[in-house]
Amino acid sequence: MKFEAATIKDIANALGLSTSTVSRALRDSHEISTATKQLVLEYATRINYHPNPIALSLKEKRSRSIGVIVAEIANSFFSQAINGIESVAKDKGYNVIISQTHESFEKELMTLQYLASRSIDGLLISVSSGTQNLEHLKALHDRGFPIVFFDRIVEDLQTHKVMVDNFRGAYDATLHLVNKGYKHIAVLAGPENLSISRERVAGYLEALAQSRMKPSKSMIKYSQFAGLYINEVEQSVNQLLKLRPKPDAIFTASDKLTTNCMRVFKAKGIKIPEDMALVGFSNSDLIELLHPPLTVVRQPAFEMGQIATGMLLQLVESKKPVREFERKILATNLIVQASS
Amino acid sequence: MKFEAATIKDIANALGLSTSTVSRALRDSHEISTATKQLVLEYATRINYHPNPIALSLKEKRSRSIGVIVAEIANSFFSQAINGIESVAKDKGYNVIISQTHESFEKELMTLQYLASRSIDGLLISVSSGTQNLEHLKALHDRGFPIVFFDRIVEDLQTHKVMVDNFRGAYDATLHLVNKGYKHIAVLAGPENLSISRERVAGYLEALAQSRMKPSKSMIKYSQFAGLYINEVEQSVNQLLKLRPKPDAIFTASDKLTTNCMRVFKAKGIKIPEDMALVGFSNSDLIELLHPPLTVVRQPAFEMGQIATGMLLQLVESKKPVREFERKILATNLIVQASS
DNA sequence: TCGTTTCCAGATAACGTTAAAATAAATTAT
DNA sequence: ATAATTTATTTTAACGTTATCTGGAAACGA
Repeated sequence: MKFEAATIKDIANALGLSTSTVSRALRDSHEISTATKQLVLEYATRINYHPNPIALSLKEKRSRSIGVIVAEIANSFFSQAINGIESVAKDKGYNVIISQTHESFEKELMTLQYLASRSIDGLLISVSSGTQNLEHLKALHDRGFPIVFFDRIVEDLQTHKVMVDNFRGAYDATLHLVNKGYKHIAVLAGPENLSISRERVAGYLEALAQSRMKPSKSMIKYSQFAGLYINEVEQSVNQLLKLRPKPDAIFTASDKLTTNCMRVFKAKGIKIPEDMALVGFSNSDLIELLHPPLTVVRQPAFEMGQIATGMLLQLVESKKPVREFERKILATNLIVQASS
Repeated sequence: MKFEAATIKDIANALGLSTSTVSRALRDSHEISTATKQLVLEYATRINYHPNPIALSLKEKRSRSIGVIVAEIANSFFSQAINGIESVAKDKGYNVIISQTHESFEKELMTLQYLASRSIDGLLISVSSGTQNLEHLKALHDRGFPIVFFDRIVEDLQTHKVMVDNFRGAYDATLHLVNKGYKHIAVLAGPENLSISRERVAGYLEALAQSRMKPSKSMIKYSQFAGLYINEVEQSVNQLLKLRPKPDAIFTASDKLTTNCMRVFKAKGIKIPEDMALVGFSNSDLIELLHPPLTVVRQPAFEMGQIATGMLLQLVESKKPVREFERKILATNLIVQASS
């Protein structure tokens, strides 16, 4: 099933001109007479001519599409970020091609291979929780392929990066718990190989240190899939509950960890904040409707998407290789509600 | 900034063969000797050759991309649907290009124009709440361009459609409220021009009728932007609260209407379900964590995305024009919780 | 031995577009 | 009047790929 659209050739044949004349007339070149231009333009409008973007892509060696790789589209943080990405991209005339990893390194690899085999001009990526080996990204990057990292960045690749101040976000959240009088604060973090997990744990530790509370290793739980699967979270919570002294508050370091932790609490009949306080990273827009309304660290996801896309398009459209890279760090926002 | 990838020509030059020989060797044609094939294949692997998808697109007149137009990516229903779309599309080797309308007809028009100017092979669309005029879609459809509607479908275009049984979903929800003993049940619906709004209101009316409750016109509130903006919802709620008898339950007919209605209730100090019961369409995955846990009509969004994509690719890949169109209706799922 | 088939490979054209080179016609300069 | 210049257009080539057509050599049959 196909449908044929008008081409320059159709116009040329109809008007008895050559294709290049038509092409130049359409682009309003000075070397085409006004009469011819008008003739061509009129006819083009009449038959509803639109240049074939694929032919242009082939000629110009650019597709005007950018790829986006995230863990899950159906995650408030990522969908908000994609919203921002789409807004800037459309503005600049770029298509947005979306892929998900579902936190699997293999899927990330395949997707990257697929996207990068020349149908996109650049890539926005927030790496999967399973990503340890970076060869696939390095190889692309070394060939000069434009890549911008957002949220879950990778330290040993020199390119633009956009993230929040993870350390500070975690620090603020933990300090808030300390100030509320909680004495035994645990943390649920994503996988240790992700820098955002390490930074958030570091912020947590710093807040404890400054408050002269000595952190215990057993109070820190890493989750391989960043909380995507509830049983992973349940396991961590079970381990925490067995500790003595028992934690009286938990700081959850990612969106899914936060909501799945709430689910586990609910299933176990643990009351927030009476039995256990909860503060976590989350970009859900329903936090104030939850029971209890959740104290969260919110990331400016939409803005992150916008900034990352701006940076990527700068790389894509730059004539000469870019050597100076930006590292943009946005502020998180602590929204205090009843859960703490 | 660009980077050069290997082409068939590079291989041909390096091995002293013609491009057509290389092309055929790579596609394992029988008219190329085993020795040559091996030579070519080996070299291609070595220099990491990948066929240029854009050149292929030009030749084959297909881009292996499909467009998706939805109101908002950052909406649980749509992001789940996109998840399903992406899963099937990737499986079949198609890119997914995403655009949002933010419920604006103008944006839908522009986006459609942009996408359809030949860079996509087909379109999945859930029309914006502002869509009344269908000329843009009809024009495309008449030219044979493959379109599949999902969720918010359009009745007077003959093509594949996937939706839920909106009538039944609304009927079930309303009947549930009736059975719980509520006497004055109001409804907040999306814009009247969308068939899903009309169907859901019809289901609501039928449930009332069967229960011998006489429906009142003033209990039915349509919202132009399907609840996207909270002030629209607030206005409707205010009007409902002024009615005598005052409604003791509300059925909300879309995701955003449901959550924004909760927000309005919370702001006004209206307790659910004591002051007012609430049942609504929602695909949020946090409903059981809300206060109170919400009784919802859930749509199989992921599945809808999958089915719609399957149908679209069938249209796209069909050799001959398709004349028989499917109309797939999925069941909704009423999840009863404390809000009713 | 000659003609036919089979095997393998190269040449050409095409998808839709545009940049660069070539040409033709008209105008200007000498 | 002729050369030089300008103007307006066409021709060619190219982006990367593949389908179709063409051709040469070896193998086979009569």
